[in-house]
Formats: sequence, structure tokens, C-alpha cells
Amino acid sequence: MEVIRVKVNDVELHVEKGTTLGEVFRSIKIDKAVGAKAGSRIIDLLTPIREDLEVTPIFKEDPESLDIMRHTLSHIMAQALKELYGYKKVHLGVGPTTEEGFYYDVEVEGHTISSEDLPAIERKMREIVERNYPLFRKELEREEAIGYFTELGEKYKVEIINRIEEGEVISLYGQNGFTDLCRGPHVPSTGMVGEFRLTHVAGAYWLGDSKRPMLQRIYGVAFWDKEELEERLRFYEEAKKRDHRRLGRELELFLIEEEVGAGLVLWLPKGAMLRKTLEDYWKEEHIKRGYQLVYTPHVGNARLWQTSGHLDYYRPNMFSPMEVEQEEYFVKPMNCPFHIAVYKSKLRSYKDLPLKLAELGTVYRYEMSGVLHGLMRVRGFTQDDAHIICTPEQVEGVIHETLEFAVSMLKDFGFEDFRVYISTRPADAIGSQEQWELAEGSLKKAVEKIGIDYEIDQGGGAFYGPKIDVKIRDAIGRLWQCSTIQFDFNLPERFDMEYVGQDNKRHRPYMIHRAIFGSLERFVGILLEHYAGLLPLWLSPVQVRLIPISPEKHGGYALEVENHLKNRNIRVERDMREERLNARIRDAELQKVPYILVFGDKELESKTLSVRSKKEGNLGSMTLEAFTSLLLERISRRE
RNA sequence: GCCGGCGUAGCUCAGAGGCAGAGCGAGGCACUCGUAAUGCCUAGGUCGUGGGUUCAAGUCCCACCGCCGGCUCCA
Repeated sequence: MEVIRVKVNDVELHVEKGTTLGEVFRSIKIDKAVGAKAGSRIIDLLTPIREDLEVTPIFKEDPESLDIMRHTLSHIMAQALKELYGYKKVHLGVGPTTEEGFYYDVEVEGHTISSEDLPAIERKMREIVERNYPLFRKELEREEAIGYFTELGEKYKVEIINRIEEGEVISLYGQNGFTDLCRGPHVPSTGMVGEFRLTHVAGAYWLGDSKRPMLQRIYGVAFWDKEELEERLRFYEEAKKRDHRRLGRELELFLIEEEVGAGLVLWLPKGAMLRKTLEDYWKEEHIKRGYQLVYTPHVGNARLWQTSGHLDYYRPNMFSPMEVEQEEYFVKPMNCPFHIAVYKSKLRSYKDLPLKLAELGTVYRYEMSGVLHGLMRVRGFTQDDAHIICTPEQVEGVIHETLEFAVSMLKDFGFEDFRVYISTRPADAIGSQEQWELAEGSLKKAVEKIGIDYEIDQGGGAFYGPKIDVKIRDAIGRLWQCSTIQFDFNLPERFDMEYVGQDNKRHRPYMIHRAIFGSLERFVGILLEHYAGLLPLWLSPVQVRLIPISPEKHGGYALEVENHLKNRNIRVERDMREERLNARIRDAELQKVPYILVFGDKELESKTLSVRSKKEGNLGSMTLEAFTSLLLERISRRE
């Protein structure tokens, strides 16, 4: 008998090789553990130990426990499917855990699972949980495993086995007549899982490859605690309420219509006002920071796109060309070539650099119909684009300044929590080693200097340069990709961009693409979801609504007030409808107008205003001057 | 693009082979009103588009378009 040493917390034990952690824990009276961790490795209680090990038990309270339990739930779901539709009819793909639950990709012969089937599957799962089957684990040799799963008709599992690397253990887990190829970890019995709910079913390609068959992915959410599960389900409800597509229609901000075209946005008057506010703010901030605004056309000659390389590399995403006087023109999918043309309009000296060209540039890209989504993913959108052309010596400062700019701007919109990702050199990169090192180094330094944590996406950069992506966290915790700062070693070469250095010689400049909002459409979508439609005062398309109780009697006074406010650039709307006061108040509230002023005899007589705030309720009466300065102050503070 | 679901009045939806409906919104009339829906009347539809099955098609079948949930894609 071979003995190995297992250290559990501070207790050291000597056990027979091949003993499972479950047995070890039982011997020292740890009975509530769902698994254990050895360093960063998670080991379940069913796995035999074959070498000396130091472990800490994982209990339900530990974050790692969720994953173990959710993984078992995906197996329970697989078994439920097999019991419902027949063991030979259900072919299993993969069934991993997610951040909030689990899913399983399956193929059911002769049946397509729809959301109507979910309650029955869930019921069957609960039965399996109820029966509390112990899980077992076994290991097979490759050939055995292939034979076993071939026998079961599990073609996808056989494929996975063939992809498992030589020397790696092939493990199977199962319970009561159900066996699945699985790396684990799992809880020891089906009764040990938490609260769960199946949420939806969707298509998913086998191995994520669009050329392979499409399986059905059944999603579930799971938590230990019922309250936590319900909170998550409420989160979905909340997200649904915040859906910018709904808000966009209800608040009359924008329209996307079949008749106009899929993925093409019409900005309605209120949405246009919101957009104008964003644009004005954006332009002012850019001018303050030394950017120069440019305007460039919507179409460009095919030769331009040939030089830029877009026709060779980006063509599938471009709209079809049009012919004008025997020449082809393309609608622009990007602004860069135009900005480069601006740069090249004269000979540039190092003294002109960094040159920062900015434009709210509307671009058109062909996106597959299935990916279009409200304002978030469209076919025509306006990038808040800029290109910074600089010398190698300036790179670091430029990147730092740009990132700082992006963060400060996003903060002005009420976003406080940022995630930063740096994508580094991929295998097929162009550009020299020095270029990449300088660029990547300056990206890291900039992020560190600003003091935001970042993650590295190793090899995730574009072939033409590394980049920083900034994601913002919204009010209900979702992350949205916004800003990008992207190096480009490609276009300066292709367009033969130059500057004259201090040495009186020609040099190749560095070029950086960057966007802060990403696109105006998408950013407005994010704002709407972040604020659940209740935009800050400074962004609200209508800031004040005036309601004369009797339009006839009090409308004149309301008009006076309207003019006063309008002269101070406050956005006002007067509701002159012959409706009841309550109805008009309700309407203004539903339209999420920040301030409502009611005019009646009292106000007319005392020349005051009755102010009702969306956020604070009825503020009572105040003078026009007091209200105006209150409003102007709040607007200037970007409240 | 792929898998699944869904397209009925401006909006939200009911109708599932046999007379095209409701609420909100819109227009009209009355009410003259103090902080989240006054009442009555009226108009509004090639039931996404095109084809097919049937005596008869929103309803069944096929194709296309669009939307939704995902997948894939996003140099």
C-alpha cells in the first residue's frame, strides 16, 4: 500500500494513494464541504488523490462552490433531457457553467426544444435532485472511452475525447444510469445543488464553428440561495424595463423601421436634441484639449479604399459600391483615410505634432442581420472619431492624455467604474518589434499612471497595432465597451505619411485612432439603459414642462416664463392641451421630464412658480429668478 | 449568415379554418378642473410581403423581408 500525505488546513493526514477527498474529509468530520482547492486548482470530493496535497475545503459560503454546484446542475439537466426524450435520442455537446448559472448544448433527434419545454425539463430536474443520487467518477483509457461513448451514440463526446491531449486523464462523471464525459468538478450528490431556474433556449454552433451543426443551448441560472436566485431573475426584469429600444419609443427619441432599412436609425426631435447636447459637449471638450475638428465626406473613391487596404481586408463589412463617371465609390466604413488625407494636405513638421484631428463621422458597415440590436448594433452610426499623429517621443504622453480625456468625459456622464483591457501583439502582426514595444509600453504606463486596474488580452491586438479598450459599468452592473485607443502601424506606411524632423529628414509618424463614446448611437443606448430613461437634467431633451391649469387663463403667463427660460438656453415645452391637470402631470412624469411647472390663479396672482421635480417631488413655490438660477446651476454641474 | 420564436390599428396585445377585436394613443363634443389617467362619440386594418392548399385562410403549407433570444462575426 502506497501512502501519501494530505494536509487539510493545518491537519496533516497519511492516507492510501487513491483515496478520495470525500473520504479524507469524512475521516476528520468535515461533512459540509462541496469541494476543495489546492492552490488555484479545484478538486472535488470524488477525485482520487494520487500525490501529496495541501487543500482547503470549499463550503457553500466560498465563491468557488457555486461553480461546482452549477456544473452538477448542467449534468442533472442533461439527465433530465435524456429521461424525457430518450437516452439514445439526446446527443450532448458541452455543458459548462456561466457567471450566473450553466447551460448545456444538446441535439435532440426528432424534436426541437422550445421555451415551452423548459418547465417540464425543470420538473424532471427537480425529481433528480429530490432523489439525491450519489455522483460517481471513473477514469477510462482513451480507446475505452471512445468505445463507450460511441456505444451511447454520443458523437460529440467522441469528438471531444479525440481533442483531449495525450497523457491527460479522461474522466467520466455520472449518477444513476447517466454518465457523461467530464473533467469535473462536481458536488457529491444530486441533492446538494442550490436553487435554479431554466431561463431560455437558443441556438449555438457546435464548437462555436459556423460550419458545424447547430445545437440547442439551454440556459439556466443557479445560486445556493433562493433569495439570490430571485434577485438575479429580478435583475432580468429590471434590464427589460431599461431596454433602450422600449425607452426610445416611449420617450420618442429614435426610430428604426423596416421601411427605412434594418439597422438604420432615425433620430426623432427629442432624440436629436439629446444627440445635439452630446455633440456640443463633445466638440467643446475636444477644442479645449487641442483637437481640430474636420468634416469629411460620406463616400470615397475606390482607389482610396484600395490604398488603405479596406478593399482587401474589410470588404465583407462594406456596403456595395456605386458607380459615378466610370469610377467606383464606396460609402465609408471608417474615417481614417479621410483624416490621413487632411494630414497630408501639407508638409508637416515635427513642430506641428501631435496633430489631433477629430470628427463625429458617420460610417456605414454591413452587419449580419442576426446581430443588429436597437442602437447598440446598427449598420449606420456616428463614431466620435479622432486620429492623433505624433512622433515616437510623443507617444507616451499622447496615450496618457487620451486615456485621461476618455475617463474624464465618461465621468461627466455619471460613469464611475471602468474596466480597462490592453490587447497585445498577435501572431500575424505587422510593424517592427520596437514599434510594438514602445506602443504596448506606453499603453501600460498610461493606465498605471491613471491608476486603473487593467487586464491584458495577450495576442488580442489587431495585426496593425495594440490597443486599450475601456468598458464602463452601468447602474445595474453590466459592462459596456466604449472607448478605444488603437495604434496603427499600417496606414502611415500605406499612405506614406511623413513629417520633417528636427534633423531636417523625413520620418514616419505614429498614428493612433481613438473614440471615447464609441458611437453616438450606442452611447445613447447605454445612457438610456444606465439611467433607465431618467436622463440627467443637462441631457434631458425637455428640461422643463409648463402646465397652465387653464390654458386660456394661465397660458399667457406660462408663455412669458417659457420665453424667459428659452432665452437662457433651457429646454422648455408648454402643454396647452385641454386636459385635466392630473392627466397632464402624469404625462409629463411618464415622459420623465425633470421639472414640471404648474400655473394657476395662485401663481398668476403672486407671480411665482409651483415647481415639481421628477426626482424630489413637489418643491413648492418659488420665484422665476430662483428657479432659473437653480436650474442653471444644476445644468452647469451636469446633474 | 445559422438555430429557435414572433410579425394583427400609431403602441401593447387577444383572435388558431367560417362577420377583424380590446385597451392606450389620435380626432370631435361635453366637463373648467391645484400635482400620476374626466366622460361620451368617431375614425383608424390588403392581419409583414409573395405564392400555394381549401367552397372558405390572420388562422394550414412554402419562400422572402423584418423583429426578438442566442451562436457566429466585429481587420
